[in-house]
Amino acid sequence: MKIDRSDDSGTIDRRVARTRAMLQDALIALIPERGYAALTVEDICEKANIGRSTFYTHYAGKDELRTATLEAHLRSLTQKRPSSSTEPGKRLFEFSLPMFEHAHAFRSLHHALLSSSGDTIHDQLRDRIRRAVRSELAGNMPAGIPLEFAVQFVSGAFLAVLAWWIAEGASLSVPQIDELFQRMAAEGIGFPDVDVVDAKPARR
Amino acid sequence: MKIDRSDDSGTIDRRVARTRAMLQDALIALIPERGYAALTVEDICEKANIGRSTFYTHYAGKDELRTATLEAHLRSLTQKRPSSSTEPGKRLFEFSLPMFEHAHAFRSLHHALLSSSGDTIHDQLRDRIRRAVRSELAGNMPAGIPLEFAVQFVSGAFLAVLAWWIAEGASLSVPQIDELFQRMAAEGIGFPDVDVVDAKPARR
DNA sequence: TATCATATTGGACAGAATGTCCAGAAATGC
DNA sequence: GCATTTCTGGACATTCTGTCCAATATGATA
Repeated sequence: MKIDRSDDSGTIDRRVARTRAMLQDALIALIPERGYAALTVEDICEKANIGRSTFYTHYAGKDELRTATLEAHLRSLTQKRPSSSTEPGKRLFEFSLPMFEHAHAFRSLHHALLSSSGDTIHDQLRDRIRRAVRSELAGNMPAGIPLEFAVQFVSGAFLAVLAWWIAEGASLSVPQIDELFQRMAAEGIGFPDVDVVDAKPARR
Repeated sequence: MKIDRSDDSGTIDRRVARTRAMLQDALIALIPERGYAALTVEDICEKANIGRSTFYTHYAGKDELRTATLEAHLRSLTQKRPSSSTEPGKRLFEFSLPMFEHAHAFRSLHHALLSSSGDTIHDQLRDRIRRAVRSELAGNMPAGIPLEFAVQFVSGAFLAVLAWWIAEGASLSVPQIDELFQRMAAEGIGFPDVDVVDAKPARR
């Protein structure tokens, strides 16, 4: 899979293209080794064989390089959407399969990008939520759904909902938001007009 | 609601308690203003009226203070679990309501803790996922579920699942993980033995 | 209250990393 | 080939970190 690195329309000089590619590749190579946070601009430049002063003529800092690099990778996802083999109507979401595929293809990169270093605020919260979910789910899972999968699914959904609810000023009341969450976790989206494969009858 | 700040059993000296409380309060006060990442140890000490050298006799660094502060707040959640008013059997998860309540009570803190600064790797990914989910969900939502709620729920679940799947070495194949995700998003957990209020018949 | 133990303080210090600047060297586009 | 642009490496000021110390202040205890 080719990565489209065209940042602006007028980036033609081979030297710029080469420099940016070297830096982005160096970043990608370095992240799995030592984690993003631990990297310094000098580390990246050394790996890329680029002068440190050159770095700053292209990116304002480490974060901007990361943004550009990630953007270049994700661009390929957004572009190719031929909605290939799956017949419409059978699937709820179209985005997930290409995303899973991309993540699998660039496994080590995604691993490095997504792996929580464990020392974030989110990580700390996430851990607690996960424990709570796991203890409630353990023991009685529907057949065919791995426990840990469900734990991740539910805790991820919960945290996202919680963050959104708080950020939006908590316009919904506590019982309201809780009921919504409970309902969605139990029933899912459940589009009226979508035939969900044939998993429904399996639920006895 | 009182916050339990007892870190170890033998922390009795009022000076220690006072210093740590000042530092934790300063952190909490500062995070909403400028965001956690932008804070320096000196900022926190200045706000708390604590000497910077004193800081290091209590915490190894900014992150340790954050961990302790968050831990102190979350402790109150784990402790009180009288599983109060709700009859058992009607709800899937017991953890969510207390958590929503705590988040609402400490709204500004949670807002500061959860609000993504927007400059994280996760944030960048999250944004893209959200857009994809939103565009697929918009227009045909079941009655009673706000679109944005569903967007947050699904995208949060997806990202958590994706991160877990990659971190675990992708033992499930791409079609397997995708089918699991699709099924869970569509149907939810759907415990066989749980009476989900009365929302099911509402799905025509 | 007197005394001891412990905590806090401010300042100094070295080290790491950032971001800026410049003049010379090298490569590119035309 | 020549003008233009980019790369380079070194120097520089700045910020933040983490450690150390002697002087001082405060809580614990009898």
